[in-house]
Amino acid sequence: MPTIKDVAKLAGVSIATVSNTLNGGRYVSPPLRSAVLSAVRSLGYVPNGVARSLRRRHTQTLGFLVPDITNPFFSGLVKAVERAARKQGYQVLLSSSEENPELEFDLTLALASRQVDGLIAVPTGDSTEYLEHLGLPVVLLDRIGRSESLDRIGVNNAQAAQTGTEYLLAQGHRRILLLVSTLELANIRERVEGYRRALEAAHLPYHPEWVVACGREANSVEAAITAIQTHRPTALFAATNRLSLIAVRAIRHLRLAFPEEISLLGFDDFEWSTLLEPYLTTVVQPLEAMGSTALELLLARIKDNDHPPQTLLLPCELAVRQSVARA
Amino acid sequence: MPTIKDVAKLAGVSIATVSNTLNGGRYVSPPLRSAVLSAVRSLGYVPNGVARSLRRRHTQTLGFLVPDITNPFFSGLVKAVERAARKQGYQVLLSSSEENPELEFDLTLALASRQVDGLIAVPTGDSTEYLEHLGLPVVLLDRIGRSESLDRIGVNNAQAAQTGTEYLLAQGHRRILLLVSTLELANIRERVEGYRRALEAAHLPYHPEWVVACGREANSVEAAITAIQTHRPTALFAATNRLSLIAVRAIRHLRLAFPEEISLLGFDDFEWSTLLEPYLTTVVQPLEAMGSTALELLLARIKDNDHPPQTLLLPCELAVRQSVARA
DNA sequence: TTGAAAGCGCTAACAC
DNA sequence: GTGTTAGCGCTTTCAA
Repeated sequence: MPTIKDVAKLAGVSIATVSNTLNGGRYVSPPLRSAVLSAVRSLGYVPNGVARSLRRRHTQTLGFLVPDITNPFFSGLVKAVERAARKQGYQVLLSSSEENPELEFDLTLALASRQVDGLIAVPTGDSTEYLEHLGLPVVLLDRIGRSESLDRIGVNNAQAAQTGTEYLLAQGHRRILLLVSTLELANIRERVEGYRRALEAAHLPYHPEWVVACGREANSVEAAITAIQTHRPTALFAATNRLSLIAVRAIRHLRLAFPEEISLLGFDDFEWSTLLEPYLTTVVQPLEAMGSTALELLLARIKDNDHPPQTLLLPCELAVRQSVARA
Repeated sequence: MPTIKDVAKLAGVSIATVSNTLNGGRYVSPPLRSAVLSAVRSLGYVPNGVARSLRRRHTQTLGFLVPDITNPFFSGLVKAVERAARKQGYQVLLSSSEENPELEFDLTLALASRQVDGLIAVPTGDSTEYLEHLGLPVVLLDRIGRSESLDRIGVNNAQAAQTGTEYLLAQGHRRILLLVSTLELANIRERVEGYRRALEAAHLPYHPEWVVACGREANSVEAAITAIQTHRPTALFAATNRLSLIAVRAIRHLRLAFPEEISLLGFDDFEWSTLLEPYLTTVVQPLEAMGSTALELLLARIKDNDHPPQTLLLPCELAVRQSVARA
């Protein structure tokens, strides 16, 4: 690979002139300018970004840590963040922790060592202390835990789940099962809380057994099946996109008429859900806004670290389609 | 952020000793060793990977260029490549070109400038000349075009499509529409060729009009609808996962009994397809093997660039499920 | 067994 | 306007 020296030699100028024509640092006269440019072209010179970063002391790179790149919710977030970052002249370095806290920790260190200028993180769990002492601008996205010292941007989970539940209630449903992955995630606990609040507002009892933990694996459909058989709900509220999948499998396994005998409300929207018929009615999270807002907060923090951390909760919307029938 | 100098000063040793205890370069006596380690801990020192890379002249980083991170086929590939890379001590720098050739080019340059040690690329199209002159080890994955000078690992598309078509034929179908995105992709053309060969082997005529180009956008369902109305097929063969989506929408739009009146065979397997009932019968590509083989070829090329480029074509399998009925 | 110092490729301060 | 040079943080050679 040619270096800036090779270009300078070929163009018959100093390396400073090469650097300046390439970076627009200071005025370079047209003749030298074009000499440099043609030398660059004929050598196929690409500036060494590693050396540049070392010298400039920043990398124009942001780290983005997600739990699972394969989940359409996160890949949608990735797209949103990348687009926003590109617009601001930043690249993003993506790391997928595969929901593994140790791997997450290692990846974070790797990102720090690569000198990313900042980090957007969707942690595997709510334990984010180590992120607070990273000595790096960090914003928490989606799974914002309870850290008060980091910028966070999330969604109003309780509100969203309450709205969803109220919709189900308005359709006449009284026996509503809430399918959750694990109560270990604050996001999920808040969704439970929203569900509870809707019930309470309607003067209906809250049955803890109606909140069924299905685990974090995509293929654990047994818990859902058992719960449906036991509690005979008329509607299912899946608190996560993966859980919509599980719900559908359970409904089919039990050969229930869908949505006539049992309704389904999902959380998180995703393109491939249109394979499902009836089309899934769902609480949709504002992916694009989440990504771009996270980026904004991070850039602001990079520019100036001396302002208090903010927490932004974005609202979700309900997309009414076909999977919820009147009870 | 503390540097190696800070650590050396605090530990009362030279920076060489810090480097050597951290990297195991040469023997360091236990007392100095532990002095260094405790200094590292108390400062929260993380080595500057940028400086390290500049000095070592490699980054232990591989670039991976995909057309769309949001497509489960590619995100599956990403997971496979990342896992394989991690096992070999490499990190991967992911770039998503959003099927945009100019963006692809820019991203590739950015990757080169970041001094990745090698690049795995799934290009947006079949024009890969610029990748050949990048001065960087490159392996082409999935969309391998016709470059003879690069290592390539793909799938036997013609064979796979032929097997799929033969299966449809064996189920008694005679009017089979092949849904494709665009004939611009060699992969797709090969799938068409496999379809043609199966027809030919069965002494059946090949109707070019039965190959319907739906475009690369996910929501262009009109072409499929029109083709179904015009040609009255008993089976659809979707040459791509997105096209399965389109096929399903078209089938529903026309209110055809599925799979009784019209069967569907997909290409590419993906978790979320289980939302579809009947379960999708599909040609499945060996994601894991594709990813790990690509990595192997790339590592071999990085280690020694003096061997002729290889092309590996992996076989696909047919997963028979429920979406194909007997005609 | 350890330290001093050169140098990776670049940018920016300084000199002319 | 342009060239020379110090130095970013690290690894590694050379000296001791």
